[in-house]
Amino acid sequence: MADKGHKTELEIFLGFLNKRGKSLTNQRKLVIEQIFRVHKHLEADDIVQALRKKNQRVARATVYRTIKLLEDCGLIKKVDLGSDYTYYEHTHGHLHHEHICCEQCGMVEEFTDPVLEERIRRVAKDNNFKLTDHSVQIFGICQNCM
Amino acid sequence: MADKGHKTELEIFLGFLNKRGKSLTNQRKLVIEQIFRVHKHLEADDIVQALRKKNQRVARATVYRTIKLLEDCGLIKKVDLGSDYTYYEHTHGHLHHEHICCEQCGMVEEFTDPVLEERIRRVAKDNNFKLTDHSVQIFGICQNCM
DNA sequence: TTCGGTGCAAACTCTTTGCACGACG
DNA sequence: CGTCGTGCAAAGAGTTTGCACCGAA
Repeated sequence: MADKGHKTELEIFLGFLNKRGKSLTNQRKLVIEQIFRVHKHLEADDIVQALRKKNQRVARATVYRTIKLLEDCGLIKKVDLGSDYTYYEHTHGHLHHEHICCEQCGMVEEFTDPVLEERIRRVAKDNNFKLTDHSVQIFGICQNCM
Repeated sequence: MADKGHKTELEIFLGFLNKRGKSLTNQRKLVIEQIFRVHKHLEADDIVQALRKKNQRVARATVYRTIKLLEDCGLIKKVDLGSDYTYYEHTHGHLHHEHICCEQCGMVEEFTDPVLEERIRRVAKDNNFKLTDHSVQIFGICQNCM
């Protein structure tokens, strides 16, 4: 019980699937493993490609279906970084964070900032909103590119 | 000259087109008028539909092409509000602002917050980024929906 | 046997592009 | 004329769905 909140992604996913009367198939396992192996913002097709490279063929459709399940159980989240693709990032085990993106090289860093968060809570309150989520993107040119 | 900076969108667009050796056709005029008539986040297809209702038929492709021009000259900007569509909003004559969205009814309000802006400048600096742009989205439940 | 799950291909949605025609200097 | 712009339809890109087969309880 001391381990509450320390479940692995796989365990969480398994619990979620069980609750829905679904099972952790090999394909789903491959997809989730691939997603959580790489700590990076990823696009649906990246997963298909990465798995294909290892000769672990999972149908495109299955990847999409699994992604949807992972979204449903809150393990991953869509992020928009101005690009034209739909990116995902893992949420489990990671504090809420924002993104700072280099418009030149495309590099994305994550950061957290308590002051920013507090201010956002404040704005929500001032607007009579019950805050559920927020996101901040900063765009600029990184040190390397300057 | 006292009017510098008070040009209408149409004038700005016209200037932009001239600079590129392009002209303000009737279709382009219809599209830009439609876009700036409604102060609301809009999607490409909304424009096609709205014009069609007034029997002002402009081909879908032309709308897309005009939108691209308007983006190029900075009159409109893509915004991502978590939806699956590509929305645009006008930037001319509007201060930079952020969005606070109700996840229940989809209502979107705009706000500005100097403290937030200042903090973002600070974060960029701390990360050695030359700041070029930023965006903040707050999601929650609005007063009406509660 | 019964379902859920998978793979494949077709369908769908939004957007872009190729092409021929039309407008305008 | 020569070019730019338009409309149309086809092509693309990413994602979803219908359907037949497969596989575990």
